[in-house]
Amino acid sequence: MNGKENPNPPGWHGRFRGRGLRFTEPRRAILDVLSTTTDHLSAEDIYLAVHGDYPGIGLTTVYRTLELLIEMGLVYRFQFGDGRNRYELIQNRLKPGHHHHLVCINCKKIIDYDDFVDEEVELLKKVEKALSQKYEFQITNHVIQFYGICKDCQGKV
Amino acid sequence: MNGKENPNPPGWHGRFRGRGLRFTEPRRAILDVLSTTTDHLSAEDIYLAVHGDYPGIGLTTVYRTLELLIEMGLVYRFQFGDGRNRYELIQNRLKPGHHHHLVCINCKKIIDYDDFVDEEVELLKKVEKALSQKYEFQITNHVIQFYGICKDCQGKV
DNA sequence: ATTGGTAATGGAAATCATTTTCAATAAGAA
DNA sequence: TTCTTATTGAAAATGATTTCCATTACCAAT
Repeated sequence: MNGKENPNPPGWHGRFRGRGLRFTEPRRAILDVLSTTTDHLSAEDIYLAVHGDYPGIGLTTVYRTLELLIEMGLVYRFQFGDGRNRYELIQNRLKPGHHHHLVCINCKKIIDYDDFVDEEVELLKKVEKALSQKYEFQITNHVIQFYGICKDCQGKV
Repeated sequence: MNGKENPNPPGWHGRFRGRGLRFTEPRRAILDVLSTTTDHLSAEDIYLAVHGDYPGIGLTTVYRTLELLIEMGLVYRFQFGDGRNRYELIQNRLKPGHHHHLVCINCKKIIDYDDFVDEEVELLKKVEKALSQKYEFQITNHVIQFYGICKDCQGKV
């Protein structure tokens, strides 16, 4: 170690300090988990993942931190219909950039895809524009998901 | 009354009998509520709506019936991020046909829109086809939602 | 009509995810 | 060092949904 702080991807430390917040160990640990997985983790998943190295970090802190990360614009929260929220780091080197999801209604597996996302987003932008005018609605986000049966579950159902 | 049964929209009675199921009063009442609202009701909403005329119908029955209606392909279940499931009759004379949703993240209001849905669906079909080949994924359904701030909430936030 | 078998139901209890409460701790500023 | 505020974890509370279980309703075959 050399005095310089761990070069975390997009200067997390600074983003916290900029808001008068502290970049604590639990927060770093949670961000580390999120940035080193391609899965769509639930709060409990994250709690368990972090628990190995930091048994002291409580589930409450995980929930609170996720809430904060969403507010900071670092994390997306998704619902895929299994009754729990799932979280994804917006900037994750292991994942495609802006992507959408395929959700298996049988095994609950989630596939990220970015094929055609450009086209989808292009159309969405156009629709967004028209809708925001017609309904005077200020759109900030969108969700596109496909539900169905994944490869492994076909035939089994 | 004349012996003929109440002409419920798409012969509900028959759809139940066809599966060896009974078209009971709770089921009819729940379908009536769903078919006479443009709202996106939660199980409890439905329970309360039904409760006026049928105080005997329990919340458990509402949940069970909704599950059944989904399985029968009469109802869609949605999640709009407020922590509870919401239900919509697929064929509702008071609503546009296939539509998507605008969700206000402030007041939770939901707007059905069908503008551009044709275009959206057309693109989705194309994407679906490609994705189902690439990922060997059998797509059965999709979700498109826009999140943002509705007219009434603008300025208030 | 009576009987038998299964579908359907309601209420209470259980479950599961998430939030709230609260007292203790840690960190940065003065 | 001291003060103030951010952060935290554990336990309790909450809220939605599910499970259990004993009762009731309905249909089919006598």
